[in-house]
Amino acid sequence: MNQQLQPTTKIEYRKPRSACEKCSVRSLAICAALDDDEVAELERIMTSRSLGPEEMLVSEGDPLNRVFSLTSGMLRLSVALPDGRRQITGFLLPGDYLGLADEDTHSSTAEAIGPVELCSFSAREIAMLIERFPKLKDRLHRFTRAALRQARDNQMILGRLAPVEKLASFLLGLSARAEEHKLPGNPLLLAMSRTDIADYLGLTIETVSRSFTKLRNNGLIRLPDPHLVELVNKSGLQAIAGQGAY
Amino acid sequence: MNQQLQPTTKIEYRKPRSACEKCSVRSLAICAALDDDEVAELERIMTSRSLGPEEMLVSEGDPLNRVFSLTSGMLRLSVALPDGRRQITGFLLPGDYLGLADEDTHSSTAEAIGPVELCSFSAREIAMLIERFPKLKDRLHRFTRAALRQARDNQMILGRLAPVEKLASFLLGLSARAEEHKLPGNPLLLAMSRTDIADYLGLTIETVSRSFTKLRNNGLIRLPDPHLVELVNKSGLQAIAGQGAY
DNA sequence: CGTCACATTGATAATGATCAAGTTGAGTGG
DNA sequence: CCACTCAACTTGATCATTATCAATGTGACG
Repeated sequence: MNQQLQPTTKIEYRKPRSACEKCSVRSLAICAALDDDEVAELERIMTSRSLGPEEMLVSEGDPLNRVFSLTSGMLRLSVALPDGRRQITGFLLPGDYLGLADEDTHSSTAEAIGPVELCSFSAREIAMLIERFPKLKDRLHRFTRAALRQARDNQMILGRLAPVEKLASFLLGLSARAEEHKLPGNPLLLAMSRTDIADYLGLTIETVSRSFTKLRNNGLIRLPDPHLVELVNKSGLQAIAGQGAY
Repeated sequence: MNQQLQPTTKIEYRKPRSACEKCSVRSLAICAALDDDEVAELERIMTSRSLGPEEMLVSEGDPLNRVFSLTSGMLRLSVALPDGRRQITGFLLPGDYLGLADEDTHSSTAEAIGPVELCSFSAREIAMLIERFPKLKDRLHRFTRAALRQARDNQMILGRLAPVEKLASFLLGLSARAEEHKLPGNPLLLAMSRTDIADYLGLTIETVSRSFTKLRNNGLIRLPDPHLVELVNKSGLQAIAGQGAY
């Protein structure tokens, strides 16, 4: 009965041939388009990289030499005006890809929020691999379409929602996305600062803070500490965010 | 010397085999990916369609049965909240494609601004053609990436610019895009209403109107009539829009 | 010429930004 | 272990900006 006594030719506890096979975002990231044999090809051109908190990965306007797939932690994408005003255009979660929008230069700055692990690829080499594996190309384009839909949702949030509505929408969106990425979505951990949230929602930190307080006072969320939000009343939040109740 | 006397077997004034070949956006639209023989395939599955002013083409949430390529006129893309607030996420010009972001439903409402001519395709049929012609797929994805970059620029505009800055940015952007699409970019014809501009920039019509007045009083634009703008001082506009002078 | 929609302009009000304290908690050194 | 410091967040008071409300223009069309 003991399986370990069976012939060794039979694969029982197959050892992963690669780090990719046991990667926590194997089923989420672009590599999910490839089977284990094919992913070995991807791994040959991949290098791992770590970033410390607040470390910059790429800067707006940099030539598109490398692209990245996030495996752990969170990145913020932002663009800045000459006078220092900043707009955060998105937060990347594990499994997300950096470089979707770009043609030959990076269109946003990418910085780590907390410690980050990622896979790094030469843009040239991955372009070649994309041509070899149409499934990979299709997956990247699916990612790009999703990013476009998200960016358009953000336009509504930025242009037409009041501060509390913006915040409710942000919390619901991040929670949903966290769950899609196999991270806890309800007590929701906010890795980013109030300043980041403000620059994402087009507000000041004070207004963000006051909006948190309003949501808490209305019993919609709990805030055990500033970086942990419990979404107590999701449908109430959705109503405020302008999603539900059509 | 008279060319008309030459043998008729020789092609001189080659008659276009298709309407596509003489189309004014032949070199701009998705069909630019295909040569004249290949575009005939596209034409076989294409139907023409006209829209009158303010006519709705698709509504948010509609199943993605058909996709479109704009040949003449302008479309606005918008999303709406239950209470009627509206955000315009983009304006489509001749050569632009409708359906880039969408997976199985339309994510925005599309309406004609003035008279519109477009090519209409079954989403299923064009998907098949896209698989047959990789060049076509690549072009669509290039379009999608460009739309993503534009949507992210819009996030900065909506989140961080003051009203005059928004308007300056809008005018410069539309002018540049008009020129890319072989339309006059400097006296610039604004097909859309002040309401549309307001819903694009996240403002009210009054604020849009006052911002026009400010730009005019500063000598940056002339406004022979409300729908015709002359960009008198482009670099001045760029400075206001937060683009130039880094 | 009258009507109507759209745009502009003006007056007022509300919202969110700015300015200014406090509060909290993590990290440091006495 | 307990002040001290510092950064991040919250809260409060005031101010500026933009939305709202209200006329007033203006041009297209009947």
